[in-house]
Amino acid sequence: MTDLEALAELIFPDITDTIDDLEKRYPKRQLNNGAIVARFAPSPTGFLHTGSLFATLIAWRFPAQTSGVFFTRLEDTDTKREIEGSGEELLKQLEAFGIVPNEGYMGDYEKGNYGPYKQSNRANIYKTVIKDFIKKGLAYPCFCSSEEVNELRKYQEAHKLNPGYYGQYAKCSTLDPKVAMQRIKNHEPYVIRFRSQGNYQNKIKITDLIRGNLELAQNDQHIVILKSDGLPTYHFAHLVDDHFMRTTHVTRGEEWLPSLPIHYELFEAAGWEKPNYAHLPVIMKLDNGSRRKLSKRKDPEASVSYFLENGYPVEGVLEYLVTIANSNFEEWRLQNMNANIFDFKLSFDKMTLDGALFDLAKVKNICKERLARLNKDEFTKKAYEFAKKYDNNLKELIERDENFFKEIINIEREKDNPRKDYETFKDIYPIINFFYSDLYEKLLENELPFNYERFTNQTIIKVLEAFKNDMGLEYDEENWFNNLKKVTEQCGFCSNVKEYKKNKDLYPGHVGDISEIIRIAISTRKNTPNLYYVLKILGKEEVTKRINKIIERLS
RNA sequence: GGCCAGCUGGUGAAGUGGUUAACACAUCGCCCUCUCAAGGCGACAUUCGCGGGUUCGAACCCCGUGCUGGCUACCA
Repeated sequence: MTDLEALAELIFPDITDTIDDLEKRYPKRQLNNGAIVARFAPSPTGFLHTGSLFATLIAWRFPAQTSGVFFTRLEDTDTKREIEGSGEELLKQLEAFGIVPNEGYMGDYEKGNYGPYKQSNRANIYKTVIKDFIKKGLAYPCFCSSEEVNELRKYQEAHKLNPGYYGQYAKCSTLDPKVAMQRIKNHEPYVIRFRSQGNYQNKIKITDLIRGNLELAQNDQHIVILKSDGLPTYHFAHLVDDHFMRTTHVTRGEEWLPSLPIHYELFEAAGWEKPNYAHLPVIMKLDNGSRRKLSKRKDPEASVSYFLENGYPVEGVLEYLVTIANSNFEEWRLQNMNANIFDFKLSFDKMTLDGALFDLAKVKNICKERLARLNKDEFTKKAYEFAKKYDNNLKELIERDENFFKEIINIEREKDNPRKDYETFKDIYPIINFFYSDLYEKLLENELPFNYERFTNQTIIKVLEAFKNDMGLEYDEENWFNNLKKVTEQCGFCSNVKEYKKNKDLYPGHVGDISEIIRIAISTRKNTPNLYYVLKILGKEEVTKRINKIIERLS
């Protein structure tokens, strides 16, 4: 046994697997040519960030477009920052957006043959690879304390040297394995470092699917690959996991771009094929004139729960994210207003390079458009889903009489240019509440917005009486309006607005004023959807009741 | 400080040597209209971070420079 082998045995006496064993246990995936295997690999450090949702969307769609595999992996190697239960929460929120992994960490269980999918349960796999690395001299134990490393950094900074543990400063890299073994036997604490062969002066060519070809300095850092707590660092976990989980495309935030040379060297040292890399732009926010990352602490819209709680339709949010991902999407949408968003094929080369500023106004606009294009059944179903969780008033309304609800929200829906009343499901209740008699009664407690400056109570009563006696609800919309014009004239008002504007003195008001009086009487509001449909839905009897009530109140 | 990336209107952006610098959101007008929501029409970058250069011609090519963001951990 060589010294290095002895060292490896001393450090990992319990590891009996070899790399070959792992290769067999996690064989290459049998997939079609061009199938993409990508993953979402969150750290359980809090609720889902809007930027993570963006990254997930991309990691999810590419496999979906190529009959590949989208899996989740929980990167819980930083035990200090971990927030209990957030892993499960992350998966739930993803599901709320319709994103369900094909395999991987699913919250309370795992699915698939390439697990475990929780890094804390993969310690032995990492150790197997590290044991091999040590035997080959690619990794070594380092006994330097964090104080020593800090001192080194200070010294390097003072002397304008590149900081870090590398080259001549990598003290433990030249330690005789025999000495190392002795120190381990003496229970000295240590970490495992990677022995870099790189030279910072050399450039390596790397390829990013989004950014194209780049040149970066070779890595020369002897990075820590196994922390003193026995868990790997990100870099090493990435190497091992994405190799043995057979990831073909690593999609991640652009903050990883600078460490790409480390990953390249790691893959080359292991002798494994590198995955493709796509470094995604980060979603930004304008703050006092400067850009910064969307921050969960400062920006409510940085947490996807914000959208869920406020009733944004998930397809609207997703669609917005697609517009930032591929700007040619908007053009496509214009041609395909009613198509499913995922009929659009995302591509890496159309992806934006700089971090987009998050534009809530645009999100709202898209949501409004999407909500308008849902048919009444879909709309009701989704509204109810939302209401059950976040809007009791709305929930009660839908449960009370689903068909009545559908009738209301179906006003001028299901046509080429549907009404766009709602940006979010939260908007529904305050817009439609007056349709319900008991809620209408409640609204009556407020002052009614009649135009008392122009019309006396007597005039309003006269108009309401006239309308009550001849509503014209038996006609279609056009003839109903003609009938209303007739009533208008009976009241001495002008049935033509233009005409009225020319001779204001001849009439007390015009047909629009009549409409407003009726509208306020039956809804307590100045603005409602098309009056004809509102009247039709309420029905003659209810309208009569409401009008009588108002007449009584004004008398 | 060093390294990397990015910089086209308020926002997302198209654009790769010759365009009136697309389109969408927002904003502001006007029109339509029984209100609202829409819809229609129009305005909104004399100019592509800035300065030079190459060229008959530059947002696009070259050289400088500035700004913004990221990285520079036993965090991911």
